[in-house]
Amino acid sequence: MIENSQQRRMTRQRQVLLEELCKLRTHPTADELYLLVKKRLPRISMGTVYRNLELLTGEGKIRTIDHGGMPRRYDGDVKPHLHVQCTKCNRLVDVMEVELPTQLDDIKVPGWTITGQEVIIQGICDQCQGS
Amino acid sequence: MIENSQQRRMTRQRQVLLEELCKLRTHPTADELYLLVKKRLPRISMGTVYRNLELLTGEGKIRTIDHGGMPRRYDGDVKPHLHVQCTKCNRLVDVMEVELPTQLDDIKVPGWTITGQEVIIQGICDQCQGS
DNA sequence: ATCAATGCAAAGACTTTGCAGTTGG
DNA sequence: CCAACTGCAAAGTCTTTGCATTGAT
Repeated sequence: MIENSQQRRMTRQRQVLLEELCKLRTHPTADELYLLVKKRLPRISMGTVYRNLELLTGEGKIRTIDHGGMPRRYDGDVKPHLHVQCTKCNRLVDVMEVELPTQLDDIKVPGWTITGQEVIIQGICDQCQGS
Repeated sequence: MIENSQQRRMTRQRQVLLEELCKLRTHPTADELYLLVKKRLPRISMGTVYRNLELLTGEGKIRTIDHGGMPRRYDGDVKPHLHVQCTKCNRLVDVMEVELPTQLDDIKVPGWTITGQEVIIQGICDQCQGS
């Protein structure tokens, strides 16, 4: 858990991490991102990657996608949109052509404050169709 | 990974696990379920719990809910329904009053075979409102 | 009898954390 | 300057797996 701090610093690591993630239209795992950022900052550590991913998510600058198939994925696009995930290979892909069902915005639960939603459509991707 | 077997045996462990899960209207973790089943079968192991939860999910007898907040949860109710999850305490609750948006059934992705969907509404639960 | 399934314990995958040293504002 | 941040390595948490044994059919 990262505590709320008033004074936040834009370190080179944080900067580069954010840049690299936003550059992608895929949804890398922490590890994939680590390898990517490592090319520019060879001494960066996994700890820093995880800490910054959590922090940036908290600030609303990126999105953490918690989903099936263990390793978390991250998304540089915070605009609400749908994801499809392959139940065979766990590939996670944007679906920009389809709108998020508006019905979801209207959902109310007594006693709860609704803040968002996570919708993951499941299926078999084109590459896994044959197997 | 559990391979597809033609010859499946209904062991006491499998039986009791399924019974206990279906008895609940909550969504226990593997560990919570383990403790529960242990009361009736004191020698059961976590390995068996995990293996059976995966197997029963594959058979469509239960549902595995992969969601934010690490430990997986399991649901004895396989009828499609919505879940709300508290982003503070990770509590996961059914929302039976609200229908799953029908728009989700119509979603098509070129090249993919859609098999299902996972919708988790996020919010702050009644118990966490104050903090 | 046969082979799927179990218990156990060890290994694995992913993530978090403590700490001493750095560094951005 | 000094608290936020880092790298490193160790610890944690959850899940999977190998293997000898057991048990359902």
